[in-house]
Amino acid sequence: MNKYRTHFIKDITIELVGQDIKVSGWIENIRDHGGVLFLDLRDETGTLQTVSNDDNLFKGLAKESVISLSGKLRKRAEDTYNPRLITGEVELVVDTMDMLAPSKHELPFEIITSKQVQEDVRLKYRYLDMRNDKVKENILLRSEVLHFLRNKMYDLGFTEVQTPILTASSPEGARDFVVPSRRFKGKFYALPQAPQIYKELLMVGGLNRYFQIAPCFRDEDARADRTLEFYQLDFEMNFVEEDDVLRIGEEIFYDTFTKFSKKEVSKPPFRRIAYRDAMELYGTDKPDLRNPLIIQDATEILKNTTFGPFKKSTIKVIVVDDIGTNSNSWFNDLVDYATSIGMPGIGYLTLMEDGTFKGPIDKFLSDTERSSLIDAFSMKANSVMFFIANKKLSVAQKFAGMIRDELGRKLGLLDPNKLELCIINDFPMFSYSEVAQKLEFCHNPFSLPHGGIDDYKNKKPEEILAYQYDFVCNGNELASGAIRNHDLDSLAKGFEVVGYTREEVEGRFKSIFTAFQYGCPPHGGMAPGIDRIIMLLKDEPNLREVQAFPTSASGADLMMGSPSTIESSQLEELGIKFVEEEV
RNA sequence: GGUCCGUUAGUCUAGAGGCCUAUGACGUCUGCCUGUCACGCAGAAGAUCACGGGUUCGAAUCCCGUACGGACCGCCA
Repeated sequence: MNKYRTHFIKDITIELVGQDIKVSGWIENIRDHGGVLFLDLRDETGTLQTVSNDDNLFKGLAKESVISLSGKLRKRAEDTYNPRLITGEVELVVDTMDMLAPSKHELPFEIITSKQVQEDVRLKYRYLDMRNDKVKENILLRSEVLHFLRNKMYDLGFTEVQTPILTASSPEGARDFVVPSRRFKGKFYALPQAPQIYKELLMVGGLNRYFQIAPCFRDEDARADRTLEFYQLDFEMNFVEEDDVLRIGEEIFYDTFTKFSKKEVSKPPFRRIAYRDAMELYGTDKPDLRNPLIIQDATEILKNTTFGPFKKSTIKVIVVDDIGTNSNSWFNDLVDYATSIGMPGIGYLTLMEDGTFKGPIDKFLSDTERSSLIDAFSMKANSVMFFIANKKLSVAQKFAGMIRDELGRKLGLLDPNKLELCIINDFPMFSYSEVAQKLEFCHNPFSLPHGGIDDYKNKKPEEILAYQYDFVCNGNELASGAIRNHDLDSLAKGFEVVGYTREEVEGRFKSIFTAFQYGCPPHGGMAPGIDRIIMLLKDEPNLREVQAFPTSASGADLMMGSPSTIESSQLEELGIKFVEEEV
C-alpha cells in the first residue's frame, strides 16, 4: 500500500496466510513468555496479535508507541484462536520492527479502563482517552449520524447554507460570547447562539428549504446536558404551517432513532401535549413519558384544610399504587430528596386495607376530605398519595415534577429500552419573571402568536399562545422550533411587552426589520440538538462523552489551556485594557 | 450567585482520632517463564493523604477557609 503498511488490520484475513505483510500502529500490549513474545498491534481499524521468538526484538518497548512490523502471516493453532479479535485466527510472525514514534513508558492512565478515570484527567489527555474503543465508538457514531442527517436533509429537498460565526450580539436569550474587533475599536462581534436571524433572512431571500449543521455558542453555566458550544441541525421552511414542520421533525427523529438504536421508538405522529397540560400533568415542559405517574390537583378538595402548610396553597398529588408496605427508610430517602431540592418536606398518606389512612397528615383531615381524596384519585389499598403544596402554582408544579421524576427513578419505572417521544406545543408567548418582576419571553421572541397582531388587541399578554414547539424524548429537550412571526407590527409589539421600545427593537434587529419590508413569506422551522441525540442513543450521562474535545463543565480546556491570557500586544492592538477587579 | 458531593502513588481504591512507618489492584522497573491474549510467578521503586488555618497530648480521619472537579438550583429567548 505504502511504506508503512500493506494492509489495514481489519483486512487481514485467513486468506492472506503465508503472505508477507506490513502493518503500522500502536502497541496495545506485550506479553513476554520467555522465548516467545506476543505483541498486540492496534491500528485505526482493529487489533492484530504478532509473535516473535527473538527475546530482544521487543525489548524496552513502551506500550502505545507507534511502530511498523513486517513478517509472514500465520494461521494460529485452533486451540489458540481468540474470538474477541476480528483477526483472532491468525498472527503475524515478525521479522522486522521499525520504531516510528516511542511513547513514554508510564501513561497517565490505562487505555482499556480510561472511562473509569477522573474526567478532568481523561480530557487533559483526550487523544489517549479516544484510543479506548468505547470512547472512539461515540466519535464514529456521531460521524455516521451526521452523515445520515445530512443525506436525509438533501433527500427532503433542503439546501445546505453556512452562515457567519462572527455576527452581531442580540438582546434577550443567553449571554453572548463576544469577540473584540481590531478594525472597529470598542466594537464586538458575537458568536451565534443559533443562526436564527440568518435563516429567516434566507427565507426572505427565497430559499425554500434551508438546513445547516450549525455550531451554537452560549455563555451560560453548563450542565450535564448543556455545554458552552454545541451543534444543532438547524432548518427552516417557507410557506409552512406548524404541522408541516412537525412532520419533518417526526421523520428525522423516527428514522434516525430506528436506524441507530435497537430501542423501541415512538411511531409518528408523536403525542402532542400543550405546554399548559404538560406543566399540569408532569410539572415540566420536558416530561419523560416512560414514567406512567401523573400529577393531579387536590386544591379544591382540600381548600378548607386545617393543615398549616396546605392553607391557601396549590396542592398537587401523585398517587403511586402498591408501595404502601415500602420500608420507612424508603420513604425517608424520598423526604431527604424533597428537602434537598428546596421543599420544606413532603407529606404522604398510605391507604390501608381497612380503608383508613396512615400518615402524619391524616389527623388534619375530615372524613369528607378523606373520602373525596380516595374517590377523586381512585386510590386502592396499599396506594400512597404524595402531597406537594406551595402558595405559587408554578412552584407546586415544578416540585411535583421533580418528585414525579424521582419516584420514576426510585421505582424503576423508566424502561431503558424505550425512546418515548412527544411534542410540546402551544407555549405561551410570555411568562412572568419573579426575578425581573416583569413579563419575559417564555420561549422564542420571533414566534408567531396564534392570533397574530390581533392577539395583542384582544388578549392579555400572558394569555397569548404561540406556534412554538419542542421535541422531547425520555425527559430530554431534543429540538425546539416555531412558526416565525413575519409581521413586523406584532413582532415589535411582542418586544414592547417585555420592555423595549419600537425604536430599540428596530435598531437591534435592523436586518429583520428592513428585510421584512420587502416581502417575507410565512415560514417556520426547528433545530434538533445533535449532541443530545447522540447522548441519548449511547445512553451517556453527559454531552461531553459525545464531543471529541469537550471542555470541563466549568468551561475550561485543560488540554489546550483555554481560556488563556493573551499577549499584551494583542490587547493593545484590540484597544482593550485589562483592569484588575478590586477586592 | 446558591446547595450538595468529592479530592489518598501514574490510575482506581482501603481508611470512621493512637492499630498508618497509609491497604489492595492495575501500571512502571528488574528477574524468571516457548502459546499467551487485560498471560503468569518473584522482587523493587513510587504518596509533602489538594492547599492554608484551627481543635487535640496526638489528625488522612473532626472543624473553618481556599482551590480544583462533578451534580443540581438560579441562568439557559
